[in-house]
Amino acid sequence: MTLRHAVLAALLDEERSGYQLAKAFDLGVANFWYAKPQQLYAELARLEQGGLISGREVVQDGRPNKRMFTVTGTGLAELEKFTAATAKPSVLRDDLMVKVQAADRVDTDTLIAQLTDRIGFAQDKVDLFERLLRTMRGERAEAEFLRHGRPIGPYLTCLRGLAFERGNLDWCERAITVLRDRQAAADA
Amino acid sequence: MTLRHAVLAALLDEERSGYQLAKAFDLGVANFWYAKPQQLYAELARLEQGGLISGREVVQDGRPNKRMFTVTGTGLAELEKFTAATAKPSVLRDDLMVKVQAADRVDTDTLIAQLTDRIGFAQDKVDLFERLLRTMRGERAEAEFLRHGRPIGPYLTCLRGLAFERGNLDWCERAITVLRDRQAAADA
DNA sequence: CCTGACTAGTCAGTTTCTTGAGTATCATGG
DNA sequence: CCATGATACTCAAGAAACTGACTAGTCAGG
Repeated sequence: MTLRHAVLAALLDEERSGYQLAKAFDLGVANFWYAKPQQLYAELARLEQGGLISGREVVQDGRPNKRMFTVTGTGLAELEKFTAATAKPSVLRDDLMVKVQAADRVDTDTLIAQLTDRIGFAQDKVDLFERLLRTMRGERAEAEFLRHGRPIGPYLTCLRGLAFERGNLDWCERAITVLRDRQAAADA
Repeated sequence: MTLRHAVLAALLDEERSGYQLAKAFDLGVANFWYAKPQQLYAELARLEQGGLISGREVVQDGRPNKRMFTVTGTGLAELEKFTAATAKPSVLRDDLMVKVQAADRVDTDTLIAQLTDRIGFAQDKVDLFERLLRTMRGERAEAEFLRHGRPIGPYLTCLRGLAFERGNLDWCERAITVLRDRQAAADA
């Protein structure tokens, strides 16, 4: 039941529509949680029913109407409760790790191709997160922003996302080097 | 359907029982995938039915009998196919990230307490992974092992696990520092 | 002697997540 | 002028994961 709280957290800063949330929780962007649009719309419906968020219809011309949501007092209380509860620590769960785990018995070139793909993806995310951080802190230096800037929550989670993708990048590069070296040694 | 392949990958090096796998895929240990025992036993049954692994009964005295599993040729072929298929990139999905995302509106001390808990957990995993790596490479220096040691797959995934937990550790420490500084600034 | 932990699993039920398709309108590019 | 692609969602079905309880024997500690 964390999607619930992830949605609440995402709506804290400002009113957002389901569609906007769907963009923010997208695979290519997600910096603190990931979910499909269908999940989000379902969750928004449940949250509204429970009174944790409230929605208002915005009539637009030139495009479909939308519903904008804000967190209610009850919703904020729920988030506070969630924050106080002990979190189960997250673990890595990554297809690529499974493939590398099998490195000894699986075709090396195939594996290197996968690692190379991942480098591309990780690099894109690194770039994205760096842009995002710059946008958030604006003119200020990072130390300045960290001390007084707002909102600080999204900035901190974005920092984690950045470090994570850099970690992926470094690891993929290292793994490729190792696999190539071994391949060369085996061929010799 | 990656649990399937994670199990195959875990059985590659040596024959293992469901119970051993359950230990290996445990929250406190998992270095490349996480799953509950019930999931594993169910998956093992399916894999055996499909002929991807084969099990043999081992009669023990003093403790319950167990079934040891090994990957068949069909199983290895399936892993090979999986390796060649494009993997969906993993994203972070962590309760703690959600809590930090809400940092601006949620009690700071509560949040710091959560971050501190996580530091403890992450430190334990860092220690565990470092021990594991030492065990795997034995007497050899790391560069030596990376070039010729076997199995290399588990070593590489363990390296990723280690870097990930170090990342958690650093981020939690940084977040705590930032939150405390801001708290001090706000009180002044 | 009893409790709790370890080995080695199984069963049932629910929640959560993913897949895939569908609706409808408007703006943009070739 | 026609095809994308963006905006803004909805519905249904299936796969994967999680929760919680239960069996049953062994061994060590208090």
